[in-house]
Amino acid sequence: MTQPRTKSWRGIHAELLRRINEREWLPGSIVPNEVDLAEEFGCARTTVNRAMRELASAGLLDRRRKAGTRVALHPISRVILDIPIIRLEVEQRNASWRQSLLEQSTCIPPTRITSKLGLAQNTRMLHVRSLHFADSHPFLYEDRWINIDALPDALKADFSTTSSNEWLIENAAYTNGDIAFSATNAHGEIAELLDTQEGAALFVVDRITWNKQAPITSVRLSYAPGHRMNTKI
Amino acid sequence: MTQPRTKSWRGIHAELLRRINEREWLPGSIVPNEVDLAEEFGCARTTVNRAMRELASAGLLDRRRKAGTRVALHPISRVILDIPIIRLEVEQRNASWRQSLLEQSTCIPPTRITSKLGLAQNTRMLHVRSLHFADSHPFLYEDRWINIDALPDALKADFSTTSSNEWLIENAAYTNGDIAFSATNAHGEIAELLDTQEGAALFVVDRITWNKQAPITSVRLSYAPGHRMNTKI
DNA sequence: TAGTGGTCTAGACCACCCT
DNA sequence: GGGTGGTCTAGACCACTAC
Repeated sequence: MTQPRTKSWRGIHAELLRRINEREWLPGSIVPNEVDLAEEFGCARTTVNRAMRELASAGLLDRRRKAGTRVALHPISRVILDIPIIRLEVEQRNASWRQSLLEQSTCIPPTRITSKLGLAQNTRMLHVRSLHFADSHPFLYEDRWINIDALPDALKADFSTTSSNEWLIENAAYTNGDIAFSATNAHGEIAELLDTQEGAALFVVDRITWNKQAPITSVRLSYAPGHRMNTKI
Repeated sequence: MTQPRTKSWRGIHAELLRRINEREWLPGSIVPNEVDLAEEFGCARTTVNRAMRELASAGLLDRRRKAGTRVALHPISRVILDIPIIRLEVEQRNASWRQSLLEQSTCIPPTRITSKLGLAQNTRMLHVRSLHFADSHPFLYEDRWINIDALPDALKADFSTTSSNEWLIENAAYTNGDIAFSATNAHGEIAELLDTQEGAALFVVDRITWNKQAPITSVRLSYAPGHRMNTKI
């Protein structure tokens, strides 16, 4: 058992976490202020501040100037998901990654795409569809629209060698985005591509990214049946 | 547009972020060390450190002692999901929450449960099943197993008034856990409870929590069809 | 072994906002 | 108004690790 020394911010963090977990400090109750805790632990206020700031950003403490610090009433579990490049995701499963490019063309997308991105309905976009494999099994189906105005270089890219997923991460900066996770039934072409039966439940990730105000791309990833996205709390 | 002053850590954070986003600092390249940046910005090294630490924890920088700081090659998108209490999740959708308790009994769980929790196969556990409603529509089906040895008080709780979800958050500390998201087809009782047809795709969350080494609970939440879990990047 | 980030200190001023 | 957290400073020592 590695025991952080009490005077380090990690040690103080651990001690405060213990008091919260073991209900020594009750949910909703106010906790001593930084100055008092610094005195108790015999360290500088900055050090206590660091420990408490981490706990607050983890959702375990509510801090407000003047009002002081309280133990959060509803300690939200804050889950951190690391979303890697698809190729790495496959390789982390000790499988070899391969991609089959199904389409790379310029056309006008359905209005649900343009409206979500805030583009005019008749905007031409780059449509890229591909199937990713783990070893020889279909892993996921990627259906992507790229905003040509923001990324004219995308027209010159060859997504059969580098996946569009990887190309974008390397060539397109983004400042913010939305992600949604959901489930859907496999139908028609998608069921066929993923080599599964009609109606199978698929785990789906929808992602839209912007660079400041400019929309970059909208993508839907449909994973083969049985896929699980795991993480730790 | 609020412009953080350059000398604050937020200002420096924003400026460094800009240099990364606009490819002024290329992926994989080394960036100036803290002392030099502090001089450039005319501030203390601590302030630069704060800014760079945030960028590193967001996955945009790789920092190593002696080796220096580099722009991350694969800026992993780190998604933060806040998982609230089910009641709050429903209320955030401007719906009224209601729960129907289907089962609250002590019995021996399937081995897939005990083995995941690391308990003996014949361990008796508390089985709680309930259906959560948003307004009058089924919202999700909760199937939970609680470790009685770790939480004897759970036997005395009445989960028809307070949901087991909420009771646990208020009464059971946990130090770590696993979460998995996946998709599955609705079958039999679950389809019926969620008022959907056989085979509908359901978004599923599996969660297991421990307090140190002691398993606390294992739960599966099956959301009604169409559910989306959204977040920002 | 030397350069870099990691952390701690003691003190200071400020922004916020509860009372 | 005044107490609390938020931040910055200048300096120091330490831990890690590439060289």
